[in-house]
Amino acid sequence: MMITQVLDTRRVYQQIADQVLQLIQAGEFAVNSRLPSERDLAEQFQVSRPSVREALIALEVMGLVQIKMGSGVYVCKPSQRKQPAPVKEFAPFELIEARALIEAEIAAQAALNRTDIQLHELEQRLQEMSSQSAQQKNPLSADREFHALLARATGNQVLATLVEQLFDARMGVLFSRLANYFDTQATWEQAIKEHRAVLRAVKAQDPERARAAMRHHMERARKRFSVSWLKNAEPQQTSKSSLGTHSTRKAGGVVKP
Amino acid sequence: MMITQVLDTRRVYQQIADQVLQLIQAGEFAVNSRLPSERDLAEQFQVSRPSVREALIALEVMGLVQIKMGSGVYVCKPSQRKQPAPVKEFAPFELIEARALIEAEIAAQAALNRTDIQLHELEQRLQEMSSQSAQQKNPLSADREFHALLARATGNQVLATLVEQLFDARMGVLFSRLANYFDTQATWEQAIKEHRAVLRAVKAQDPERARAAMRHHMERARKRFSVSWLKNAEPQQTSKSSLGTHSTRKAGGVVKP
DNA sequence: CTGGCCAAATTGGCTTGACCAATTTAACAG
DNA sequence: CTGTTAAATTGGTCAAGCCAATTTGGCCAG
Repeated sequence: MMITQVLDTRRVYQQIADQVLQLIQAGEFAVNSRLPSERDLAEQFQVSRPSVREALIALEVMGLVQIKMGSGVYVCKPSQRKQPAPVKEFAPFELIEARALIEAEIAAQAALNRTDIQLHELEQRLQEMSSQSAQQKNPLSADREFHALLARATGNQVLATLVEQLFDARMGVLFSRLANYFDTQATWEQAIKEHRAVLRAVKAQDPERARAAMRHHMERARKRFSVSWLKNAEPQQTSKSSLGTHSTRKAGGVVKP
Repeated sequence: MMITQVLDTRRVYQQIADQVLQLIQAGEFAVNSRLPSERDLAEQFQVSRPSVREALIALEVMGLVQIKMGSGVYVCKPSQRKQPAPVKEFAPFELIEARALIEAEIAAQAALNRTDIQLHELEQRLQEMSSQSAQQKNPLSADREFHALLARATGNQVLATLVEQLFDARMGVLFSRLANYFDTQATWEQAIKEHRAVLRAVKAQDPERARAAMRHHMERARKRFSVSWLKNAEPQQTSKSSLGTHSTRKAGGVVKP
């Protein structure tokens, strides 16, 4: 290493990653720009290419850069920096309950702060969900967008990020099998109705009603999930509390072909 | 690769990381256990050691494993799995406002769900903050623990994680200069008083009061931050709205020696 | 037999050099 | 000027080796 010449016992890849990170944050490497090739970086930092690669992979895992094979390494837009690695395993019910608590407040705030444009975007997403459902397609993506847009309508980017993060959060091995817990058209139609109720309240700029509608939506979502849970797994105590459902982790192999 | 024999265009390190991840989640690699040496893994997966290293570094960045030089690679306890790299830069005011929104609800839930033991732990943290403040030490760590414990008292691990994450979130280059915005003993004493009010409400199991107390605390925190903001940076419009303060990003170099 | 010390084996950290595959660029023919 | 093709660039992977930190095990002294 050259810059941090002495007194840095950290591993090389961390030092490199840090320096590149700083260069990015300092604007030396603009967003969407391609940073120097691995070989160049290796020479600049006076380290081997594998070390540079390790650093770049670390940055990629952090979501700061995107590596395109044969092309180069590109700096990601801060907005599209994916939440780094969905490592943490959350219990499905806790996840839904956390979303209920947070998104209810978000709905209320969004009702107060939304712009007409944002309202229109929300309506579009709902439309999209509806048409996709009609075509037997899974509207999950539009659903995600709806919630994300709503959070964005609060005007607070942090909340928007959190909502996306919670939506994307893997719920552990368990959930992977239940990925289509929503899959029937009927349940989706129901979910869309609930969304519409939220949207009406947001449109009317009625925070109380928006909060209630979102709470209701989440509560229903929890129940829908609960049903498919029981359908897919062996019999199990139904969680009743509205919070603190510590959920049965380590439910064992819920493999059922 | 052996397991995923065909049709996997992803890079090797990702495949390896995935498989190791699954083995961890499946319990094949117990927590705190040492997983096979890089050389062994390389042979098992029929890949080169650098590839294994890249995978392990990815897992390390994700906070799943801890690599100890000369010793081995160890699986982290889920609880101590660090939130993967707080890369995202948030605007300070948005961060506080998001916390206000979320933690107010958490306080309310905690008031309902707390156990006596948790109450006791909360009191201990407050005590700790108080004594540290008296010794002119920065009680920031105890402060963090208080909020984390409160979130944990809801019984929902997801909320606990979110609170910690928000507390630890970097607020961008800006915040680094204001890191001690709380530093004076006087402001800390005030903050501790606010905490005490929250704790009283939680002790009384009064959700409404707990919510109000937390909201009040956050509002005050925002103001304290605002003050030090104005002190440290050039004059700037004070944000007044209770949400949607889009904050002045890219405030330029706030460098003032 | 116990305890501590030292050397060998183990394990991660890093380098060099090379080759392959995807992509981009530039030259070239039409 | 355009479309094709070949060369240069860039990331992806592998191989073998050496160093440094750690652990292990055996040896010697008490």
